[in-house]
Amino acid sequence: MVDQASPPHLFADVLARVHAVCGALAKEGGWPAGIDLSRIVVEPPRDPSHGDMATNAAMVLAKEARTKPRDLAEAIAARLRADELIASVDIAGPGFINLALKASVWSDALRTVLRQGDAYGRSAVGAAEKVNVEYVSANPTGPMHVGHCRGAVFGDALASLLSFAGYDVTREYYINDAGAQVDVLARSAFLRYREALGEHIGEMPEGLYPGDYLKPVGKVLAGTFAGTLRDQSESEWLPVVRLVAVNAMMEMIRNDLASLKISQDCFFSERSLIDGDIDQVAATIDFLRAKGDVYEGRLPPPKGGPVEDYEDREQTLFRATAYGDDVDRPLMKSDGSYTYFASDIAYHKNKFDRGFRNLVDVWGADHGGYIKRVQAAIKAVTSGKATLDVKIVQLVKLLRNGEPVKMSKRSGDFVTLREVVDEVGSDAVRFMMLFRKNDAVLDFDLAKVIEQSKDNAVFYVQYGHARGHSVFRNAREVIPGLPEDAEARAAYLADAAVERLTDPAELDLLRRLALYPRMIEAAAVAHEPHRIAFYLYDLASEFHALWTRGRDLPYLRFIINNDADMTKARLALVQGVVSVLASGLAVLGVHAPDEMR
RNA sequence: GCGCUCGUAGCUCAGCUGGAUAGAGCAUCGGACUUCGAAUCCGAGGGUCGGGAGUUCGAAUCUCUCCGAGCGCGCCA
Repeated sequence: MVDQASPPHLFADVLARVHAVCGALAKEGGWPAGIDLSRIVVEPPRDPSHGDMATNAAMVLAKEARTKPRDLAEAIAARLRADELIASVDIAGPGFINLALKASVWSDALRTVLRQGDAYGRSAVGAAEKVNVEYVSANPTGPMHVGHCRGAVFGDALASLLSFAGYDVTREYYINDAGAQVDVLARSAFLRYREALGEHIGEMPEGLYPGDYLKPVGKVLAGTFAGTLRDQSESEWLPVVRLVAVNAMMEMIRNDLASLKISQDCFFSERSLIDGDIDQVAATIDFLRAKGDVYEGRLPPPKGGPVEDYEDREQTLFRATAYGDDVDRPLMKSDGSYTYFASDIAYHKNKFDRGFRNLVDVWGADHGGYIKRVQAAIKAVTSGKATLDVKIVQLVKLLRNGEPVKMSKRSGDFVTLREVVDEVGSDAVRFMMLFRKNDAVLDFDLAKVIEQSKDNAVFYVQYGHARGHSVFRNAREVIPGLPEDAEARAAYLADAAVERLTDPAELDLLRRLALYPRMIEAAAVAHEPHRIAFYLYDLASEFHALWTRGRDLPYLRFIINNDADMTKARLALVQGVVSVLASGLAVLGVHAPDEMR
């Protein structure tokens, strides 16, 4: 993993060769200078009968080179035929160039998997650039509920993916500890404090947080302050109680996250923006005002129906419309405090000032309408030097055997994240949250995800990994020296006669393994960790298929009793599958078990 | 009314950022256990990619326009 931080992969290699050929042709053929090669792709053809790889080079370049695609394809093909990796070249359709690679390429690809071990699939596309991924950021007013699961898992997996792809990633949590809601929290905790001192408080008043989880906070307050807070005015005790309560809530949230194997690097307090040496929100507003992006003005009334206490007044506005938003946005509330948006601008500016140019925020679906204004603000505040990609995670519909799980609206009675994790386990939650595009709604069936059957994708993939290990266990009869340790085993198998793997099902698997680094890069660039989950599902599927073929065709079994060399070659393939499954599952944060028991 | 997201097989969803005859799983039907774990696999049927127009060698993918669903629309975060 040390000296192989950026192993080139097969597709990148072939693409480089195609680029070289086109570059040479450009020079000789007198194509326009600076012709754009970036649109050339090398990809696996949809139909395997078209060969191992296909490139669109001729079609993409034909216009600029002032040639017919087919003629250009001929010229490119002629040169590619001389390439050491390429067995044959065909031209098809409007100008596709189909490449069949030499068999040795696939054997080498498998050896690469085995030699690189954990590093296989790692990429340098990130070029060690700093990326800030902000996710969860749930209000510190109570335990996390199921609704938070998806964003949490998505953000965490995306961060791991980016890290695996060579970015320098910071996982961040924005603590909303400055708004009105944490004051409500503090008042609720204060009641629990009085209760802990022996007062009878009765039902929690409407508008406060009724959950039992604040009782321990009340006890802590009573233990620390005895009766002293009770005699103070609210303006005195509130900041004290708030701090204790928020810290207690964050402790709870951290524990909830830990149950999903999530830990973040940076917990950033909203309050610290205004409580520090300088008021960063004020500074940011001044900064924008100096640029002419902040002014005093009036807004038209909201369109979504009558707003209760709407009053037409002059207010401090950010000129969001100058940066692509629909209306200008207020920065100050009528009571003189900052709007959430104002803090948020300062917060994102703070990220920029900490050196981040690539920002990713993971938000829930209900925040979709907020994207434009934040992007506008970031444009203004960083002069367009930073980019923010907002990933919206859609709702999760919680089901049990197809029936919706009832969630009472009465607060304090929701389904917590912890309950779900305790019931089905972290692996099931994580995998299923990622087995879908982030912007599509997701059904999560508590009964189905712990089923041990192929209907359950988590199980299916994990079973693939376990099945590979089962093969290793049995193989020791034929190959007694097969090491137990994964790394040692991979090294041991790396010199197997893998060119003996020639069955179509085996070659499919080799091709799939060779695709892994390319998939990782594409998923990282697109910020789409779900691609890994689907890839792993496909890989497991092909592995299960090959396994079963050995039942009808004994010569295809992994373990051949009288042929240690072939057994070793097959085990090398199994090892390749097992390593890649383990690698992909690790990026997703899902355990790769050696057996399923 | 405006904005964002989505619409792909009966159901749940992929579709590698514009590529070739649009793919899986479930369900339905038909097959395979004397096995390295059948906790699995093989096969069949099933599609106007919501409708229409445009962009070009080429569109599920990009643009426009309708239809439908979800979310949001000063001083909540």
